[in-house]
Amino acid sequence: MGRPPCCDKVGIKKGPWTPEEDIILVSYIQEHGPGNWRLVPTNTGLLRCSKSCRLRWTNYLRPGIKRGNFTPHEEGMIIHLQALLGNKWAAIASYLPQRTDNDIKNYWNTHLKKKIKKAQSGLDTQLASDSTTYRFMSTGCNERDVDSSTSHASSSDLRLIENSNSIYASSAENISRLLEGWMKSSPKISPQNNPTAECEGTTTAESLHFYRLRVDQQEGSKVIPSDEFESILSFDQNINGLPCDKSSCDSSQKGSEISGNDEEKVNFMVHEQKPKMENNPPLSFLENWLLDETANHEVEEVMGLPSIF
DNA sequence: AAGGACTCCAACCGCTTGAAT
DNA sequence: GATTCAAGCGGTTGGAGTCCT
Repeated sequence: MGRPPCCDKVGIKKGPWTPEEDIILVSYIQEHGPGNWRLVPTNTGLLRCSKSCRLRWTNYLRPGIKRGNFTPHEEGMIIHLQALLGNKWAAIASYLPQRTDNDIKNYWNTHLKKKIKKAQSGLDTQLASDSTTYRFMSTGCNERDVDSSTSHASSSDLRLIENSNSIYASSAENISRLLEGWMKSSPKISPQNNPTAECEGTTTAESLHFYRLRVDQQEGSKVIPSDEFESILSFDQNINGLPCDKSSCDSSQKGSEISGNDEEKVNFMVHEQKPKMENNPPLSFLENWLLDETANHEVEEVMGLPSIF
């Protein structure tokens, strides 16, 4: 037999969390640390399943979470990363440590997707004459939320929507603040809280650079088939030392999954670039790229955002 | 002022992966 | 090796708040 169930489903409470429940959960985690969620409902008396407790913690109560409006910089990074990684919200969130994947996903679905769609409508003509500027918009990750082609938008179209925080959000924020002292004394730093640590000496963007070069070679916006992009990402995971299936991380195998010229390029990446990657500077290539003035200007241009660098 | 439409986001659902037994 | 479940993830939903007519 396998493990015992985390909790019986009978009598499990659903719906919004109350401040009292939050305090109970936070107090428990403050004492025992996050993890072993199976024991949380039992030990706290909360009528929530372990999954609900974990989600509440990771998406709302965890210290260091920034709430409220996204800055233009964050917005630009999300657009960049979404274009590169697709709807890999957890991966995107790892580059925005103060934001949760849920937040980013919601922000994308409620703000950015619409903005891009709006920006794109009626302006496709202009795009046709300028294919490289918008290459970052053209990825091939599964279904795209927005069309790969887009163009300039007026700043009025793209003005940030001002949102006010709810009273309860503020109280939850206060709960989080209570934990700041505990956070500082805790030796554990998760990748979520410290993505740079995970990226140190690694090169997510060696493949991204490859991707950019590749798109540059296209005459217009090019949609890369999802399997190909996945291959690149898997390869990238391998070089990053991230957990991944050994066989799927085999460089040669990855290369062989892509045919023709693509295979050649991936082989180039695998065999020619890898030794170089192992001696990378601490700041990852991706971070450099994300902070790259030129690249970010592209985002700003499309989104009508003010210059942030 | 009313109520219908729209927006936003916390929370849930369902799937996949990997660990525990 | 098979089974079971925890953890993690992306997609979706429900409902409270806001906007519009």
